[in-house]
Amino acid sequence: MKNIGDSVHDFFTLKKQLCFAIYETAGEFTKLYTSVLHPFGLTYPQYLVLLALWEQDGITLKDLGETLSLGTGTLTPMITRMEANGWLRKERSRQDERRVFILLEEKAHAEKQAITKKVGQEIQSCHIELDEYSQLMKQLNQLQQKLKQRKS
Amino acid sequence: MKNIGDSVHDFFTLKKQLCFAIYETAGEFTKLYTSVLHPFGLTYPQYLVLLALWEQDGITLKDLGETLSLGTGTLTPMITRMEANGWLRKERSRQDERRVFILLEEKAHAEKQAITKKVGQEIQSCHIELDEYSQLMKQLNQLQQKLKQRKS
DNA sequence: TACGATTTAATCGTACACGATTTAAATAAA
DNA sequence: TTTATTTAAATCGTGTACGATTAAATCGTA
Repeated sequence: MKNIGDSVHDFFTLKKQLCFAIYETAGEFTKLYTSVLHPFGLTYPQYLVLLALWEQDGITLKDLGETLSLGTGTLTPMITRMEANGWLRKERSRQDERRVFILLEEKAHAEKQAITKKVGQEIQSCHIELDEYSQLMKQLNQLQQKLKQRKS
Repeated sequence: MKNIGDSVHDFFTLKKQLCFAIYETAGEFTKLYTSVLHPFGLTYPQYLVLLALWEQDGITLKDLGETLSLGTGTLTPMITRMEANGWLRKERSRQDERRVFILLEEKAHAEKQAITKKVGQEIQSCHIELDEYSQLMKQLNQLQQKLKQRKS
């Protein structure tokens, strides 16, 4: 009785599933961020793109995809929408025509402060303790490692 | 310096965002479950529906939605697909014609053991400790409470 | 140099996910 | 009883998300 899933009796209950707890929490975050970001004309995944680019402007679509764990099937249309909304632009590399650099537009720099401030306020309003926060981060990262390593 | 978001310096970094850690972990779970469930002709959200119905067969679409935190915009087409694949059927209430009961078909009962066994095996292959598991569950539930209560 | 393999994006098809609107049924109020 | 409100599903539009395929550019090696 040391491992998860050994006692099949009541393990397969929605409430006891870690996968569901994560699924639901992700949904809650999406809702919270959506409410904050909507006034800026941003979706939650688009905000993650901005976070990545504020750190590393001008990276390639491929690298952005690796940073966010997203494929081109998701990113290409998303970047197209963000380009249409003036957040960024695409620029094909001259050295290697296969690559596309993603570059932030002025709007993304100009709105950064306002956006992060609002997000920060909203997160603070949840009263999450610093301990709780970093503990969870640590555990989630550990769990991710295990989920990824499974392939072996 | 007690609260999250106070030090804006490097807090708005993808790697330090709890929301992103959850987002990514949810994605990893989705991939893992997808690989297990694909042979059964199930998606991960459809598996969650089965988990809910194995516990409470015959509940209404509304109650199922509340259990899974999903609206009819998501559930109606999903249930339609699962009905087409023989997992369940819909039955409109005679007492209250607005309500629709969701009832499992034989296939869902027959395959339950095989599905849960496979899922259990796959989760075990990740070597998640029981402590780790329940700790995370507890913390995620706490966090969810805080995210939901925020509305005030 | 030529040509097969690899890399990078774009495209396509399917399936969530959500807010908003619509429709029909049931209930409450006037 | 008639009307207004509420409730439950279905529908619609937009936006992820992913695997598979396609197309073009580059690279490796003979």
